[in-house]
Amino acid sequence: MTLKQLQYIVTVAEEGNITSAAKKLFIAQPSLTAAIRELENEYNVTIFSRSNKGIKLTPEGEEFLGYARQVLDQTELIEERYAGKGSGKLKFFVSSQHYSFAVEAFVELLKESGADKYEFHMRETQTFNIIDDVAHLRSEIGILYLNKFNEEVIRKTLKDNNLSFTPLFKAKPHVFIGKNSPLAKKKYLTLEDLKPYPRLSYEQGSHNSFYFSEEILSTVDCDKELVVLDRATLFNMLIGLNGYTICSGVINEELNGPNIIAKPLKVDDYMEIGYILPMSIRPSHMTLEYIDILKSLTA
Amino acid sequence: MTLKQLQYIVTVAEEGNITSAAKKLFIAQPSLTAAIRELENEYNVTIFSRSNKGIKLTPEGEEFLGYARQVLDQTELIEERYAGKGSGKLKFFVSSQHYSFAVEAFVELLKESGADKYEFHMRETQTFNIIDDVAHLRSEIGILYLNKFNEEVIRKTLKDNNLSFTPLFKAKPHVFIGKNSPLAKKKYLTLEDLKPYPRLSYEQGSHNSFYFSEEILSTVDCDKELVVLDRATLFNMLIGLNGYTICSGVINEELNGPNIIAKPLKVDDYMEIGYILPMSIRPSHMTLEYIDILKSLTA
DNA sequence: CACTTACCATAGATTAAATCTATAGACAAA
DNA sequence: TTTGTCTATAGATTTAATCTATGGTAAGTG
Repeated sequence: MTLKQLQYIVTVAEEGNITSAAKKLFIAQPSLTAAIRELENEYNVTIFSRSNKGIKLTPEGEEFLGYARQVLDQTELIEERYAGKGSGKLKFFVSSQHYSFAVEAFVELLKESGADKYEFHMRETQTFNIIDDVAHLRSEIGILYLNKFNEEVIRKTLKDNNLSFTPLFKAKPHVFIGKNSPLAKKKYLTLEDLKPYPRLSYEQGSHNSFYFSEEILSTVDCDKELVVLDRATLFNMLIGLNGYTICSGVINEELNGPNIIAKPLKVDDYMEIGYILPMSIRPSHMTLEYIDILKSLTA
Repeated sequence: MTLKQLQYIVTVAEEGNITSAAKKLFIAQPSLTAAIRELENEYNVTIFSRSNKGIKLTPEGEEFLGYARQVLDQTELIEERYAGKGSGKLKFFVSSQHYSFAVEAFVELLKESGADKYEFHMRETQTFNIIDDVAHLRSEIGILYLNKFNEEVIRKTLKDNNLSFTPLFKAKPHVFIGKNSPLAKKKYLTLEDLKPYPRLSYEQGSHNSFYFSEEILSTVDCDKELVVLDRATLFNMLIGLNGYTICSGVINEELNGPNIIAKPLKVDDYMEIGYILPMSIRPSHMTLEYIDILKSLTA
């Protein structure tokens, strides 16, 4: 098996016939025929059924192709990172839960290091994808939280995937409410206090949906539940309906404007926010710099 | 970049010097030197620092090697599956939460298809790993549940990873208690009923730890909590301490003996148990057969 | 029904690449 | 200084990849 052979079968499958695939690959048709045949013989599989009208993937071939694509996906990471395909940019990927400090650190990093030389990706996503991205080196660093309920599970998962977790800071859950809410006078809030009011959460397109549903306490029952699509709408409803939303309390308050206030929530829970790194590779210079900025922002 | 080159650098890194790596790889030392150099030139990286006393990985090289290993891990799946390395066995992998019906179906499949020809792996693990295993084709099928709290998150994750979910059946949560427990007279139980009694959960080695912590309701507070290592111990404690344990109610009651009984738990929750498959590949014959057995067992 | 067209397969030549042997060079230890 | 242990280089050799040319098959066409 060679990478070429894998690329070849993927192209052939896409094109539906060997002749045009050969053109696309800038090789002669017999070469392609031979390459495929060799692969099929090596593993004793029939990937394509040939006819004079073209080729067709066999069921076995479909399966094989799945594996082939997995390999090629992984090689693309090397190509992208080291061959600098796509305008020679160096790339930097972060996967994170939705924390404004992570975004701020990102912006800071961008400023520090000659913007147009790099391609930055900030992936705000959920825990699973963060771990997956970092484990498979699609992102070089991930940011997530542990609390007493998820800690064991997450730590084991990290260990299984050969990832390290380094804590940055601990946060207590906060509640965002409108400044005129009846709850605004209280110093802190309990779950009991919140019961009469509607709970708000939001989805923002397909990207950071479930941001709140990954938050702690999301499984606690609640009588009035509102899900909105737009962040601004959410804040309007916080004010208009005396609603509330629970979050980590690490979201930059400036972003929310003067009408929204945060109150600590009195629950027996904490969030330990930190970053994860793959133990199999050394963090890049960029990554180390990003960690420095994270630390300075969260100190 | 070729797969050979990647294998070479991994071996060289392991051996610490090119000469002995070449021996291990059954090639001449200059060939290996040339192959590495070519790779380094292609991506303009310095993977090893050479000296007359051997080689040493550079920081850059460590990083590169991480990517290389990811590619090779993926190719190994092809080798294992198609080249039948390791005694020519066909392999079949299932990743599942801890459900006895999944194990039973597994055993059934084994019986049906000439036992000594296959190598079966039953990976009882947690949701993340199930999804990850199937997404990266380490397992051809995964079994997990959805409930109203995890459904959105899981479905989105499945979609992101190009996996399909097919429901098998719905289950209500059950409580396992000793047959002499004061709760044994009741037809069904509420969370309120359970409050005075100790909650039990177990870890079984490193394998299906967190099985219960992935169960629904695991985050509901509880005053008396016991974690044991052994399943038999858990059942002893269920009886001796009038403890309880919450589970999906799909665990085969026969396994538990006559002293343990299951009672439905009255909560507004359900579990939809089903299987996940990668959409990128066609399920193998074995997989389809396994699904058939699953269906017949859970009908 | 010939004739063309659009495929894939095969054969043998050709080119490119991988690998080999032999040897040089650098450095540390004896 | 000599020996042993590395990696690097040069040039020959083998292996593998790719090429051109051609054959065969089935479907479409006048």
